[in-house]
Amino acid sequence: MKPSLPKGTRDYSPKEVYRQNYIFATIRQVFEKFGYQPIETPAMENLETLLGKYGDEGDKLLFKVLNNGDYLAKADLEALQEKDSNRLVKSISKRGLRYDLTVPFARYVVMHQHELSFPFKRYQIQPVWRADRPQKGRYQEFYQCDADVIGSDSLIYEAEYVLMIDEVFTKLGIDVEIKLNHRQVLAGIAETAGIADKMVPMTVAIDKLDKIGWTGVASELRKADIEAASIDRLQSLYSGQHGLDHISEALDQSDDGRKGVEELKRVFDYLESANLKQELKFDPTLARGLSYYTGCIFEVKSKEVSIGSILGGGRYANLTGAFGMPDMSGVGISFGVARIFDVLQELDRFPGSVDHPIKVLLIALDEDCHRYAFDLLHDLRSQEIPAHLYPEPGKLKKQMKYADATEVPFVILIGSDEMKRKSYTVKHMKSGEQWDLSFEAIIEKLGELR
RNA sequence: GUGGUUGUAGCUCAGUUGGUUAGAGCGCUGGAUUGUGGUUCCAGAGGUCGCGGGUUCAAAUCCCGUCUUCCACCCCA
Repeated sequence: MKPSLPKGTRDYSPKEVYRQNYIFATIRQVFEKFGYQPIETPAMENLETLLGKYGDEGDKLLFKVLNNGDYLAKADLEALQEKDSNRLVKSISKRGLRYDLTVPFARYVVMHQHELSFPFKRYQIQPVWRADRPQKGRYQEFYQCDADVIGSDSLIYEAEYVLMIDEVFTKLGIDVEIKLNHRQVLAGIAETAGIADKMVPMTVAIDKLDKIGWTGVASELRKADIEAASIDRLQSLYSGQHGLDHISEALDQSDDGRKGVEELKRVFDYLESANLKQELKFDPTLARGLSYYTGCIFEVKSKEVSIGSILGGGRYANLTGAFGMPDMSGVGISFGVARIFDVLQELDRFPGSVDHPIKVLLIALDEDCHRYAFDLLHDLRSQEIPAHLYPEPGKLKKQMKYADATEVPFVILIGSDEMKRKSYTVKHMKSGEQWDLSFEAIIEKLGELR
């Protein structure tokens, strides 16, 4: 059998795992500093938990898990006959793989509400699965790092998320643009343009503005049965400056619009003295897809690598409503680790120190030295120095080649002479420098160099 | 899900209008060099040509199907 991987998935070799862990650690550190606590939820959820939460498009992208046992015995044969896949699925699959971390979190909050104190701030770092067609930066399995707070509608959290985003990407050394918008600003725009009932197709079209320009957007809008007068009004709203003040004036007649603008102004006000390192921008064309966002929405894009958004998020007024717990406002963000990984990889911006935790390789020249080196190995490890010994003595060239190939920073050579003198030849592979050092001196040397 | 694209050695890729035994570079193994890797030289190993079917005297090459890759759309991290 020829080994292969399901499409849209990938293996992580040691180097990639170290690098991914570095991203996790950076994000986790910031999450914890801001007072978020970790939870984990199962890879599988009941299908009814997931269905209907992500819109029709989302439902199509859910991985369904086939029921165990003789699933055909209980299958809806009528649906099978009529080739009605949706109806058939219900009879042969009751579970699915999680599509994101937000909906499982909502389910978690409702189930654990009596043991939680609100507002509850949690973070979660786990893989999610989407049956999407793969492309660059688009996988069927990928990790998300989510932070959400539920049980408060305070806008300090929106501001806090901007600070967290700013800190994480600055620490990772990625130049990004943090885009901020508000669902009610979009509603206000739709209302002002006289198409309050067509807000969703409007936002879908407007979202593509920088990609397809006004002619493209206008033709999309026409396809959505939006009248020419409304399209003209939208165009004048979006022409010229996109500043918050400009929009604020334009939406003066809309309750939604005023509310959205006011909230955004509050968030910017909280951030006034924050001294952000990354670019933060109000972007009235931003329209995050997920149907449950109701307030502020976030998106982050790399300024240097074109790979789609590397973070998304927003506020949802009633996420737990579907699980019978109404009026719980939540807001959260989600880092797309696979894409962040690809950005760092492309820019070659992983710090060298994340790659090589095995610090030293012992090389012995004959059987006696090899036996001796095994004890020395133990001494090094007891000093918390990650070390390993080439499995057999002999051929120096072969062992050195192994050291080179595995990118181990240091090599210690042990021959009969070294063994007698209890002083060893230590070589720094990168520079080629070598020294004759006692055990104590080695510990010191390995500490100061890498 | 729609349209396109890609697949030949471990990696990157050649391979003519269909025609003997499918090539190169890098890497790998051994040697030159029995206490020194990344340089050089020599030798060697390594291939169901993605998979399945069809056309043909003959298929890596043409046709169909399928899987995979990447791209555009849809949507998204």
